[in-house]
Amino acid sequence: MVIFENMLSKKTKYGLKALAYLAKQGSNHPVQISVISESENISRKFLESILLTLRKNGFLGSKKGKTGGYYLLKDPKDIKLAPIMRILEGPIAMVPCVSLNFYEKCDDCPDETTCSVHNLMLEVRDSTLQIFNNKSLADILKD
Amino acid sequence: MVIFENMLSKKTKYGLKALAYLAKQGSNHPVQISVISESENISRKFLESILLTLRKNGFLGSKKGKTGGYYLLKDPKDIKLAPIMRILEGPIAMVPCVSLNFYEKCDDCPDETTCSVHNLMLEVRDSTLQIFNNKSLADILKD
DNA sequence: CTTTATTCCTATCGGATTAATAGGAATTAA
DNA sequence: TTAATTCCTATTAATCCGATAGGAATAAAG
Repeated sequence: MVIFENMLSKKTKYGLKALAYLAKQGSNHPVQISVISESENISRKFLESILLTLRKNGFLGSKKGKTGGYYLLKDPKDIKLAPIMRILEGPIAMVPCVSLNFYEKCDDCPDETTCSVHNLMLEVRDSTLQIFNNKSLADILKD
Repeated sequence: MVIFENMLSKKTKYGLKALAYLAKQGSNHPVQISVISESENISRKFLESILLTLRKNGFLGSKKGKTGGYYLLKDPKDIKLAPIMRILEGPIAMVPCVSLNFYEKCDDCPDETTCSVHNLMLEVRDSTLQIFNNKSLADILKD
């Protein structure tokens, strides 16, 4: 039996690790996918698709061809985690009806204001969001 | 494209709603599955399996046969949410390496203490857990 | 003692998602 | 011209979710 079904996806985990790796470099010199993938033990091809996503969403720049690679576009302290999480993992809320950016009404629930689950998950979303909104890439680096 | 992949499962959502329904009754008189499923707009068969799980894990009592049903075993204010979440949803942590009850080492990560993701998810787990540990079934009821 | 209504249990299923893999096109430096 | 890289699209195996099916066991009511 696999226990962790609804965990953080590997996509997000690897994406964060790659961003942290780049942030540690301290320069905006392009780093090749294979360098990151070997250093962080990530499948090269999988990481490739992740970095592509991050680039398309404005978190990374890239240089093509020989001596190409990826680099951060901003100072790590100016890169907040919340938008990264939304791109890689999707909504931060555990339930669509409490999502700020991806709101959807529940099919089964006639009234959100009296729904126990709704109000509980609202609190959870707030506390999680506070972390992701206030923390930057620079804040999570360790040496 | 379906956005909410890693949301709260319907199992958990329905389970919480059912528990809240029973808590609102205020008595320990057995309530039939079909009564709850109709009131809360939940598939009867699906709810059946959820309530069975909750019973097997000590959160509900049941009465079999005609006039049977399910009932709470404790006062709603003495039923904390954390254990319920663990039974229905699984680990509260988003990553096995920060789970208190379901710990697992990551394959890729050589050192947890220097892992950016690890330390970030530790904070998220703490803030979520604080909510689930401190809130009881009684606390999430609305009228 | 028969009927009826319920919980209990196991098995199965379609669809969706995840984590990856494959193969090559486009681009750039040497 | 060659080599090394990013870019792009498609595919896949495994797994999980949400539900459904069918009947066994149990207990109340007549």
